[in-house]
Amino acid sequence: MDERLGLEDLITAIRESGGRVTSAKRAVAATLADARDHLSADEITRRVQIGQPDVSPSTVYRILEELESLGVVVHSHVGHAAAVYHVVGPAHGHLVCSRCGVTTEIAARAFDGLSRDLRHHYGFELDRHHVALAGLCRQCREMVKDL
Amino acid sequence: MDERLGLEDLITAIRESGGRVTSAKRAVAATLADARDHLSADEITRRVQIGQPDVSPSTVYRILEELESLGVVVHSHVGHAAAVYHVVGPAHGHLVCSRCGVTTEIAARAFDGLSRDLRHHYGFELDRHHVALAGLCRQCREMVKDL
DNA sequence: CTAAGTGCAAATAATTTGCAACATG
DNA sequence: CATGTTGCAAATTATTTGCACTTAG
Repeated sequence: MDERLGLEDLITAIRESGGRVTSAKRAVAATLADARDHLSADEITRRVQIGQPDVSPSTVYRILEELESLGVVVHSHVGHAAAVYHVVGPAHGHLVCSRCGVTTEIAARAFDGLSRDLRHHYGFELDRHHVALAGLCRQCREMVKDL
Repeated sequence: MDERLGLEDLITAIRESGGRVTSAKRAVAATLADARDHLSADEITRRVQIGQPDVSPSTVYRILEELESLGVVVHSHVGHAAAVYHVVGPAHGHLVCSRCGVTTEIAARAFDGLSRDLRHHYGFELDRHHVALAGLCRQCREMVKDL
């Protein structure tokens, strides 16, 4: 059900845009493709360095920037913490709990109604790859209720 | 129609939480209350310093943190830029155009359906003060269509 | 009075950049 | 082999913190 772009899709995107496929790019792409959660640049660097200790943070940043500009990776912020990156999947959104920080990915379908309303009332075409909503997850909601 | 909290509401919030009302806090609160757009900590500092040159950036950060913890101010990130702060208003959302950067504020009502769905399907309580959606505004949509 | 708040300077943390060496297509 | 990429170190930017001093309640 979680059908995001895979390693090969990322590599293909790089190649098609005329970029060169290097081992550092392959490692960053593989790390992103394998991750089930959202990773900070620092976490990505650490994971990449397990296999290739010499890949530097700046290279990772540059690669992330390239992947974002290709539209296959996006980043977002939670609170004041470092940016977190992840591969785009089929149209989807994120529910980020303001209390515990957990992110839940939800299906595009959830935005069908909203998307139609926005287009109709504001002429705004919602970008379904970037929807991130803040609020309280079920568990935190109940804990807060108890206070 | 833009009925956000005013200066007095912010001051009252500080006082009720047991905090002391200092001139620096008053200046930051006034700056936020007056602003019609979203301001970075740096912009806020600069504006505050017009009247009180000795207020330091660190003080501004501390005050912003206090106001956020009181729930009367929120911050968000656009891209990799510095955080921007603003006073909370009636439940509302922002439509940010990814192409021209223009932000349109929209009414809470637009999220009624979505909010109900999320609560029902995911047990997620949407925070209506933080909704920010990316996409293409009407004008950019048409320009892109022409390409 | 007395703790909360502040200014300043120094410390962190995240990200960016310059440049010479390197490797892909 | 021409040029996109990289590693490294140094530069920037945003934000935080330690501490002695000030001030609101």
